[in-house]
Amino acid sequence: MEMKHEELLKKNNLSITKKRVLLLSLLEKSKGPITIDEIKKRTGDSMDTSTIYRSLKKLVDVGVIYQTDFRDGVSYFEFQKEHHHHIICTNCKNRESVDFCVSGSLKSLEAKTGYIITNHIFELFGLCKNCS
Amino acid sequence: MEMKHEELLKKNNLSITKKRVLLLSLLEKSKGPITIDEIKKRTGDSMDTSTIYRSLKKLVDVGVIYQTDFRDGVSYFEFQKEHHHHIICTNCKNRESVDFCVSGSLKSLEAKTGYIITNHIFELFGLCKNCS
DNA sequence: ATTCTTGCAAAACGTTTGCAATCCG
DNA sequence: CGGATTGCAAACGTTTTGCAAGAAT
Repeated sequence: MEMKHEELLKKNNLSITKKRVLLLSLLEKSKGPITIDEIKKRTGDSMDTSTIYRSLKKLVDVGVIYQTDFRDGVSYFEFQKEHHHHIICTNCKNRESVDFCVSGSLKSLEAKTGYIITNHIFELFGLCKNCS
Repeated sequence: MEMKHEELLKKNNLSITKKRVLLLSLLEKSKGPITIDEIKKRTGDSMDTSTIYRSLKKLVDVGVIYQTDFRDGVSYFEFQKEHHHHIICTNCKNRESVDFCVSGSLKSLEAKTGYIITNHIFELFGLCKNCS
């Protein structure tokens, strides 16, 4: 359990610290993308905001954590387990997971663009059943 | 020319004001997504920042303008002509258009999710030829 | 005439930074 | 030990807001 996260850090050349292990396990437990504020709360305020930002930045860079944006002015973070995206109701702000992804097209996009694609944002916006 | 933008506003139940017409034509002329600051400059500082924000919000809501986020702390706005997305180099911040889109899958996603999909964000991140 | 938009200034908010103390390897 | 990480507090920059004046329908 704990070991997994330490190995994850090691594998990505990141120092293993108690705070980072806490951060990772907290994110893995989370049912969906969460904000910095929520993360802070779930650590029982044992981590400083700036530490959370700094650690997350590194984790996002190596692809362990998925960072996204629901257009509400805050960043959301999510452990990369099974990769997926979201659909957000622009009216009631309800949010659901979507098991669709563009990953099948990434190889050909790499060929076309000459980029090595390491990450992507994909979020859908619309009106849910109740709001439409 | 001008007419087009006024009709666009009317069609979406937005008041037709000189500022909004200016904003739309400026965005249509732009070759890529631009920031609020850049927009302000291109109006010759004739529009207040808050007005730009407020107008863009409405235009984004009705889908006339595409708002996106390149992870650099600022919002980017783009006129919705030929719909497309971007690939951003996380190292040198270079940005290119990509003519790939998920739009072909949207209908089936609507069926699956029960949402009416009005908008989406899709951005690719990676390393460009020079940086990889 | 009434509603919606605008500019101004100030505030709010999320995020970043410098620095000294602390932890990791 | 030496380099990386952390907490604190302060700074930063973008975005939002209240309000009075002005424009749109």
